[in-house]
Amino acid sequence: MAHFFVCHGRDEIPRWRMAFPESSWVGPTQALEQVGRGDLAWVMSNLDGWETLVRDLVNRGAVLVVLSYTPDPAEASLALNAGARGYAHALSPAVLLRQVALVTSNQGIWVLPELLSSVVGGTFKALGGRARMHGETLAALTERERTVALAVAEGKSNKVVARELDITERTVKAHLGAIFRKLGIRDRMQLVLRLSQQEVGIADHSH
Amino acid sequence: MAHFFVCHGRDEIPRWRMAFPESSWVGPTQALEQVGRGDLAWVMSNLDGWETLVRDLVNRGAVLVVLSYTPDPAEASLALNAGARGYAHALSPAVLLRQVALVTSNQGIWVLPELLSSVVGGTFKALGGRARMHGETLAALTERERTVALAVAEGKSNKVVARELDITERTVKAHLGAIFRKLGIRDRMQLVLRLSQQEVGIADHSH
DNA sequence: ATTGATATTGGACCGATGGACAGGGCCTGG
DNA sequence: CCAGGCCCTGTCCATCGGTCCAATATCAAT
Repeated sequence: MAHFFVCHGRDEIPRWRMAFPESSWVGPTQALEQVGRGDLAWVMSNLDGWETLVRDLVNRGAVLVVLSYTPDPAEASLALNAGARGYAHALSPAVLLRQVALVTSNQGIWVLPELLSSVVGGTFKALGGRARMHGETLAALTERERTVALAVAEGKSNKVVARELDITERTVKAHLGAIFRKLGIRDRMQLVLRLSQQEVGIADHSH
Repeated sequence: MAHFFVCHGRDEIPRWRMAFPESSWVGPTQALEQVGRGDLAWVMSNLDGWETLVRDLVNRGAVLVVLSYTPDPAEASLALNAGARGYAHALSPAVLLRQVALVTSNQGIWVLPELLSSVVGGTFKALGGRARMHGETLAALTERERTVALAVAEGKSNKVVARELDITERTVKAHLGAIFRKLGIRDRMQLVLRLSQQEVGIADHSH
């Protein structure tokens, strides 16, 4: 995973290099050529068309962080809506930049703490607090059954699960039987789909 | 920095302990007594009044992550608005939980990739969106194999797929064999996991 | 003490699954 | 023309998965 700082030539900031000695420094055009899947790109918000650039790089699978000399909530929203995973001050200390890299490269979102409330709060009223159901997908299962269900849902075979839990394969089947019955499903496939939150055509089942 | 899992007594999930062996297990009332500044608290969304609990704990300086059996965007909104820094599936694998802990304890926000788009804005689907993921793994397959793979990944049996595509069950098996070989997986379970989620240890395989 | 839920195991049965081996036709690039 | 990819089909077979028939032991509640 390579690091790219995308900015005007004049804007190279020493502490960036301090934070990531291995990183590359490129302009917008080189960025489009060099940045690829899994790379981490830091894009300055003083570039013309930085939003488009961010979208493009995000679309090709890069992790994007937008850096700004003048952070503000509106710009943060633009950055996040463009697909960026982070928004920070361009002059953040090296240690903070590393923290941002850590967070964003682990599926996290990082925005300046001061801006957090406005960014997060703003996007929420659009959703509207609707009813969320307390589906008892797994809640209806016993402890043991949950354990088995989870193991199976990771793709493990009955035999493997049996070894792991130090029980007989036969017992695993018994638990699975109970699981299927309680959840109203037929096989482990449905279980996986259920646990990965896909809506599965629920079987009618008449027993 | 201590770890606390706040849930019903019945809901203790083995992989939580697997992820954080040192963590404590408490009910809502004990949580209010024991959780303090800098602690990381995981709160189940099936608790009565979890939102209030989250607000209280956040106010005293704790880092909060909400876990749900049935994640959905609306609930994610509630969680983040209550001050939580993370929102994940209660049955997330241990490695993912550690990732969430890493991100949230570093000022980051962590939300289920699938929900990211609805939480943050419009364009986040470019990242964790299902379409992209699919395109990635399915790119190596032929048209027909893709069709079969998707059908199987919906939980359909070979027989059903055969009927739908108007081919022999044998042919479905043949396609599946090619799919498994190309993707380096062993069975349909791995296929479902590959197509429906991200993590999951995939077998290496050398072809 | 009886009942109920939970966890465990046994055997047997049979359909579903996946691999091995072996073909058929079709089409495209060399 | 031929090699190679794609799509289709066949048989054989070992294994896996799910369900039916059980049974035993623990533990909590009635």
